Amino acid sequence: MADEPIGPAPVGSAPVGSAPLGQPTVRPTMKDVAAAAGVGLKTVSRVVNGESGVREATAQRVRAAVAQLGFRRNDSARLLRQGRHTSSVGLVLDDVSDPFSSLLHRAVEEVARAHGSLLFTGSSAADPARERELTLAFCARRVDGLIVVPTSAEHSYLAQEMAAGTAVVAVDRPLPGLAADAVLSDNRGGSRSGADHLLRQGHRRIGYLGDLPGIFTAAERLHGYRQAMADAGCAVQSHWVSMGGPDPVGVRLALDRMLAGRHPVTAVLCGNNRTSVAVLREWGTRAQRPALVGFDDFELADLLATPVTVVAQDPIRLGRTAAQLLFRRLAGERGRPQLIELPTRLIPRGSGESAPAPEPAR
Amino acid sequence: MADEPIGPAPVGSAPVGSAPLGQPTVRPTMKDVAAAAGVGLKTVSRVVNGESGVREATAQRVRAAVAQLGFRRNDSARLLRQGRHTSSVGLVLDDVSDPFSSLLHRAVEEVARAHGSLLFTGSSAADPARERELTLAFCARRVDGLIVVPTSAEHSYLAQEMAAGTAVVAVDRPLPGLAADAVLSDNRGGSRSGADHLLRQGHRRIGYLGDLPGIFTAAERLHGYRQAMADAGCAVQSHWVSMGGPDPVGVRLALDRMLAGRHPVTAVLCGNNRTSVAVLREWGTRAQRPALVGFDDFELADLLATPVTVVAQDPIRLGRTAAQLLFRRLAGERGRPQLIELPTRLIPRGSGESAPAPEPAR
DNA sequence: CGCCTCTCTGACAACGTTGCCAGGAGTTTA
DNA sequence: TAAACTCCTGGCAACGTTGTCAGAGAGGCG
Repeated sequence: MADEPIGPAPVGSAPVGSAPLGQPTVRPTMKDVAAAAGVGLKTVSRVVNGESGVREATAQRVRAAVAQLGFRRNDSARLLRQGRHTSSVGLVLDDVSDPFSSLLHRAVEEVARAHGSLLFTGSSAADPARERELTLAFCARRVDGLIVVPTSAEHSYLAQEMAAGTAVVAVDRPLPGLAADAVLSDNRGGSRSGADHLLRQGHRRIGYLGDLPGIFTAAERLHGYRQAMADAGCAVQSHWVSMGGPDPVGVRLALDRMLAGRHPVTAVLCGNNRTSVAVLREWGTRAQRPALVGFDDFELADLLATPVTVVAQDPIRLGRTAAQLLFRRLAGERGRPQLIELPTRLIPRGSGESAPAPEPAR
Repeated sequence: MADEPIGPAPVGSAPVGSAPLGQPTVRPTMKDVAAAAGVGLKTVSRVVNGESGVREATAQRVRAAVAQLGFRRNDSARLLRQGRHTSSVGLVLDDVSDPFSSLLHRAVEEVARAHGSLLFTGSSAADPARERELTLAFCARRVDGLIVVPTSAEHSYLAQEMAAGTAVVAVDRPLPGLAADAVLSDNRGGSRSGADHLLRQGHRRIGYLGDLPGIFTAAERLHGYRQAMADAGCAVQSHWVSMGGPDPVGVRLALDRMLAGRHPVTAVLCGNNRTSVAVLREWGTRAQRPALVGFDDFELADLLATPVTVVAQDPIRLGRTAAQLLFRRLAGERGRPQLIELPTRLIPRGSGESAPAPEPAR
């Protein structure tokens, strides 16, 4: 009782200079500001929030104290007190560093900003557990709404959040079984238009290199390819289709299979841009270079040795549309869940415009 | 009261049917859970937080009520109550959709995740006002720390936040005048090595296309270029240097100037990858194609018609290092602010390995 | 001078959670 | 049998803010 305690001085009434570097002094609260300005707590609140009904002289004193103490309103406390609205939304992406995701991210950010909302973003890394963890962390912070690029798993846990009043919009992939809005690309139609483009150049043996079939977009795009081939009367041989994702080794082996034998494919359609790039790298090592159309545009596709023909999605528009939809819901718009499908666009650049080589003489 | 409700059972005690879609029923609180489980509020808290000292049978009842009501702990309230630690950090980038930024973002995200922290991210769009707004929004949410890619403006407002205990780490650019850690690339050295590379190929008239000189990295890289040229005894003519940023029109005009006259440049060094790309696009429209070395790597640089030689930074490592530094500070590490400079790496790919064309006969 | 209105201000409760403490039931020890 | 101890449980205050309400003056009006 008589001895002075050893160790850091107590926070709060700490003697001056006790702030070594990093986490010293405690943040001043409105109470501190009130004391410094010689006014009541509520008056500080009023000034800080720009409410009317405070005499200018008083307000000045408060503002001076705010500036002097470096006061910043604690939004957690504010939001807790106010209840409902937290002016924040969450965004769950596959991977924030993926170009598709990051463009979508930026678009959502702009819309959120325009609505005065803070945006929380995270990467699920295509891992359902991680997606869930992120989503629930956002919900624990009481975001007003969520925009999710769903992984391939169950999403029943989202139902509870939705029931609790969190608006949810799915983007790029739907949330089957949940009454959530969804904004998707026209994956089937886009894939189909890519295949049609190759068919129009005279190709008949067209391979398809897609992503893992559990992924919604991969399945849809495969479907579009098959439809186009069927409508053109081209039977698809089983080794023409590979759904192994963009792994370079897998792509190499798949190309080996497609290009072997007496009826090698003369063109390939790629289900996503990473696969397109993997095929391009293979081009560098092979004599046989099938024509190529890729799904999903990518930067510099036009500056490559052979510029790449793509079926372009519009990630910015996807993100913007999803965010606008979310904010309309948050503004109170009721009604059945919407499904919005955005068009794709074929951009011919060269890699898909070559005719098939003539049949080799037997 | 007489009619049976249609649809899902009510959450909380809200009247059935008051939930059209979106923001209906209130979230249940621990109080609701306690009532449902027939226990005290504090017992719910204990169970939810996995504290010991609750009989298993009681805990089960609580867990059942939690599941049935869809309770999620309100982290805002929790953090408010607990004071200090919010287990969250903020990241302010130029633009989340920029490849450099988004890779850095992902790296920071991984470190934050490993430390159990939530990450808030936003784009300043290189606008000081917007950076400030974002930063203060993060501080209002009481992030434990901030990682900032600073814009070119004053940052005195950060001093107050730092004094209040928010740890700050600058990345990519320093925060002059603030006692904050910083993680930078070796911009001068990298730029210098790029220029040296061109000098070794025999180039003597080397142009420099940089970013706006107000940007720290742009100034540093220009300095590296000038040093290399000076050390090689090459006087830099004023029209060889253009600090207009990556705007395509500006790049075209700058190239016009550099390539005109009797002593056109035979090579250019680009201060960032967007400028490199702009130069590449110019290549497509010109007969004169100076050799090119770009600062900052970019995807597919190796697959272009002429693969591009670059001085590569490592955005992932920048982000990871900055985040690790931040979390060390949050863990209590004291000591003077550190300045960490990460090396760059020259990657020769072709565009910078051609010798200058012989002097044209007069 | 009394009454009313108007302006400005502050006290108080509450948001949902957790830390501290106390109390009751059951068991062991003196 | 009382005391001491353990185990489990709940009450209460407090985090920092805002909404509600009431009170203190000042000024106007009959």
